[in-house]
Amino acid sequence: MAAAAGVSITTVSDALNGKGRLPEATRSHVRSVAERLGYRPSAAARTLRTGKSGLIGLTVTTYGEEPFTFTEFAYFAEMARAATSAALARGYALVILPATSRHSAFDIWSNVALDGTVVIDPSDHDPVVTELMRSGIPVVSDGRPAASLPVTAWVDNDHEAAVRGLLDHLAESGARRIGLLTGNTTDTYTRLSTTAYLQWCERVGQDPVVESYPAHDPCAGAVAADRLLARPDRPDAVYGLFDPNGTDLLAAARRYGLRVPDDLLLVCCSESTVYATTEPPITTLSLKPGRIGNTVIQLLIDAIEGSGGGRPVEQVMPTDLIVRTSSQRLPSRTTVSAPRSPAAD
Amino acid sequence: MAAAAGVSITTVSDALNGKGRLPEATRSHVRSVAERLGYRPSAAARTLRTGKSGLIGLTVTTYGEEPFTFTEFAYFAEMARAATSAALARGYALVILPATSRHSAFDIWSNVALDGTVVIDPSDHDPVVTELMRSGIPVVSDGRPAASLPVTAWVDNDHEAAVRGLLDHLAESGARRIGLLTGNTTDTYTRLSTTAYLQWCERVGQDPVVESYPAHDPCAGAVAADRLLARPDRPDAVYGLFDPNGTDLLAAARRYGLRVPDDLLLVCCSESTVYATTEPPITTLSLKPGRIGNTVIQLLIDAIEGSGGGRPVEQVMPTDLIVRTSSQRLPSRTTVSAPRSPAAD
DNA sequence: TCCCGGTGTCGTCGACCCATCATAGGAATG
DNA sequence: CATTCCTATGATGGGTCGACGACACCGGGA
Repeated sequence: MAAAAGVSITTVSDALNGKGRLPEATRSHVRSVAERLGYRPSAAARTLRTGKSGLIGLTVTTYGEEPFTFTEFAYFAEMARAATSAALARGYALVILPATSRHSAFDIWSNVALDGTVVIDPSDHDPVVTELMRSGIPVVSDGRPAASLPVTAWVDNDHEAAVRGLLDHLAESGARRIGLLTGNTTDTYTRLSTTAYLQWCERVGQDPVVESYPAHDPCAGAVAADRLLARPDRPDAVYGLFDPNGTDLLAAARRYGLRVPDDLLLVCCSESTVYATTEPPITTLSLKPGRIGNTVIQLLIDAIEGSGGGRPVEQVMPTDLIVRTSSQRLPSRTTVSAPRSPAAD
Repeated sequence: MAAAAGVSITTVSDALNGKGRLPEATRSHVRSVAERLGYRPSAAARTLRTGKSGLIGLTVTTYGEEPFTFTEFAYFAEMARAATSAALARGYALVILPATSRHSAFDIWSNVALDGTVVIDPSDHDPVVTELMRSGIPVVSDGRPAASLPVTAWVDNDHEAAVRGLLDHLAESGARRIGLLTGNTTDTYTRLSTTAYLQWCERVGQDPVVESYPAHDPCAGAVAADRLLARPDRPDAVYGLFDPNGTDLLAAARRYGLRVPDDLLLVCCSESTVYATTEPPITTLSLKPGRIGNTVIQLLIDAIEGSGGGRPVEQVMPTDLIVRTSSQRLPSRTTVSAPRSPAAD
């Protein structure tokens, strides 16, 4: 390449990277020769020399057997999409990597040169995260990490505020006894949300009505929904913490002959758009994964490039309650929901 | 590192990689020192020297503004998940890269050292693909590429057979006039499916009833569905080529007071699970994206490692018709729906 | 018994991968 | 001769690979 253009290797490098002080003539000449030859500088060599690969790892904690769940849940999917997009805008690409597992996926981690890593819902003592931080590779977490887990920065929703707001909304719609469908896992999201619920109950003087189940068991949710509505102290409103809870609760309500929203108000936390078209449409709490994904990437790249000195390392983002029919008992002819609902009673 | 263990750099390399001929004592000694120091060989240096990065590019052709759609459609999402998983199993990781766009995303492509690339639904003259192939980097395509687009290998469904089978199924269920909701784009999937439909019509002597619309316009689908059912020669069965067609057609049928499946049989091509719980459940044609994703990766890695000499470069995979209520008019209490393959593929 | 080539095992050397960066060098100019 | 301005030189990053050197042990011939 250098020979073809009749200049030195350095000149080629400088010309292509816009560095050094070269006359425009040389620069464009080198560029045209490179173009003609289809020459591309070796990414590997550049990475070796500069120490920057332009690659960011992305990993999602998984529960089941499959090593990857980043497409299975709408939250992860949208978060990953936004993150990929934001990274691209700043010249980085995302590498999908497996969360730690017993199969020791370490090798694959050390086989790729990363400038930084995004971790979604890290487990409390993720060895990969520890290892990366020890190596000086910044890690930004989506979801508040355990205190024992060192990360460069993290982003999370204000789950407490979200739950409080949503419970207030239900109460305003006339709910007297609000139930909670939650997980029996100890992850931060579940813990914070449940605590916020209990505190809210205490404040307004309501006895908590809680059913919990192993959140990663797809069938257990339906059973727990059923249990909740079968209780003697049956709630007249329910908040489901997980994505499938909406349909599960709707099905359970149908089984018990409860009309939504007349007999039962419903809200669930979900990013899925199907709840806009269920019968009736269900009010959802959106965690705004897109915004989170974008923020996580900005924080991470700032850390990588050392350009975000002043930015906070802990960022709490607001959520968004999308109010639909299922949580509005009052006249509510002001329904701003789907204009085309076939008005089936 | 080499100094700490009291051996040469080469010995460290050999010990850690299990190469060379070293006594077990030396090997384990080096390993323990490396462990203690937390030493990891530089991925960049290894890549530079060996020419292998262990990285595979993944890109999805996009239509809209957003540079990434790999999570938006169930097909892409599942395909990507399976591919990631399969790659991991063989020691590779996937890098998400943008499809070519006017914003010239070339730079990001040449900034990462790839061993190979998976392209989902490549456009007819994708310059990135051409460039990669010219550089000797294997490219495997999901979806039959245009003849002008050179790829190492491709995998696709047998769309013609799928359409024939599904039309036969509808006819067996009593359909007299089957309509088609299709796209007016020229991509291979649409073209093959539409042609197969027309040929089938000719064979059985039915006049084609076709409505087409720009498939990437989310609203146009509903309108086209409406148009189809408003025609004077209204079909008594419809096949929708795209994922949202099922709900669109269902909604349209409701507006016209058509009962499904009594007045209208419905099938659509989709990977979405929501069609199992619609009212009524809708028969879907699954393209088995998981199986495709896995196959694509196997072919690609075989090409990279030069180990798949005998394997065909063009692989056509069967589809799966998941029969549900919407396409069974007769007594049909004998629901013979697909025996629920545990998605092992 | 002594010396020497033969055989084999371990471990090290040096080249190499290919850009990038700091600095030295050379030409043109004042 | 000093100053600019441009370009070449050489070191550098950190492994990997082919080839060679060091060393121990063996048996055979002198």
